[in-house]
Amino acid sequence: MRSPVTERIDPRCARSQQRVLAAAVELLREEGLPGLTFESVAARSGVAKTTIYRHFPDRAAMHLAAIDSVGPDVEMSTSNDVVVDVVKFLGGLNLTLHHGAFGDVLLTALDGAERCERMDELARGAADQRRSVLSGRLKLAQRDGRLNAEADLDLVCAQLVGPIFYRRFMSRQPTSATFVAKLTRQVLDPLLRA
Amino acid sequence: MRSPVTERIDPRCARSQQRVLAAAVELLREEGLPGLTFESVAARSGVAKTTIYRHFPDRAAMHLAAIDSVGPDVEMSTSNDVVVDVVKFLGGLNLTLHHGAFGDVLLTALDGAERCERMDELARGAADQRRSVLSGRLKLAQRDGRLNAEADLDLVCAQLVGPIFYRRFMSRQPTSATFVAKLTRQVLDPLLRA
DNA sequence: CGGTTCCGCTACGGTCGCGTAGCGAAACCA
DNA sequence: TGGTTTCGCTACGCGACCGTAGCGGAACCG
Repeated sequence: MRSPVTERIDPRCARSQQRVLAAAVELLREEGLPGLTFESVAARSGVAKTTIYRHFPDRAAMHLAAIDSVGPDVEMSTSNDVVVDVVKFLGGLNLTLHHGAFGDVLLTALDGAERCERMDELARGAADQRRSVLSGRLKLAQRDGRLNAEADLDLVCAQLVGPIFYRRFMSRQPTSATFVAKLTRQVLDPLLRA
Repeated sequence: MRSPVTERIDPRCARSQQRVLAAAVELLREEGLPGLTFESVAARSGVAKTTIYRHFPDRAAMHLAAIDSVGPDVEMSTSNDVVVDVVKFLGGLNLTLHHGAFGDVLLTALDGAERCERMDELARGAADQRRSVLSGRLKLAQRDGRLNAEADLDLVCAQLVGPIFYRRFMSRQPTSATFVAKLTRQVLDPLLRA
């Protein structure tokens, strides 16, 4: 029985888990969800199948953990200028979606969320968190009197973040830093004061 | 050899194809891409496996055809009021994404597009078409002098369509007709003249 | 209406992926 | 350091899925 206090972790366990998740992410990038099988992950990671079964009850759990392992942490700066902060925030999001594993496997997660309760929670949670960070910065600007206090922040967030996702996944267009900047000003300018 | 002129189609062929595509869509909705196999489609549709192989060389082709079969036709009205037309357009898109098969299987297509050339073309084409319809209506408004002629239509389209997709697939929030209307006015108002 | 073509079905062998049993070894505990 | 726990591996049976061969019959052609 694992001690609930010291929370000690068997080093073998951690090592295997890392290898498994890394392999799972690779496979998801290369072949999508159908390519994520216990067999393929075992072969790719060098970890035995039974070990993987000990860690993950089924493929959904493995998928979930793999997605969770590449979830980027969202950061928000708080300078004097809201616009600058938002541009930086959206620019970071844009880069994250276009380079690196997260953007490559996100659709497998969202598709999974259509049919899997747990994956749905994960997706919702991640989106909520990102939106609340952005929303928090906008609220701050409202308190400073810089942003119109009547602005519907839920709408504004969707206006800012939506197009970035849209261009990456739906229209599949490249999105430059210039676009991000123009978008931000287009959305925020009508709401700015002073 | 099928006559290239009369383009006659064997009724058996058409019937089977319809059944197969319907079953494929059902399976995609229920189980996602991993659930779309020749075996499962054959069982569900009642059409023999070999027949399916005659129509589709591999699963990707079958997937592609299934997606294509539920692609909605985009319509745009041209009343005197751009805003009304755009609200109607976005409202229709919103309904399409939230009810019916298209919204349920779109993510499997977009995920497939990440790894499949043909699916990528299909996805891009569909998005381009939708955007060009919307863009066309906005251009008309520009010619009428109702919309600012310097507006970047590519940006405006992303601002209008992006949030709808974002809320359906990323943040997974319900989206009301009120939201659509507010969004449209928020985006277009600063660009309107007279 | 007789000949030809193409469609659709049954049947089959081969491969892949699933999930488990049983054993050696590493990590913890006193 | 000796005993216990838990991890990780090899090996295996089972079912699902793949892809094809061969035949009967429906749809076209003259």
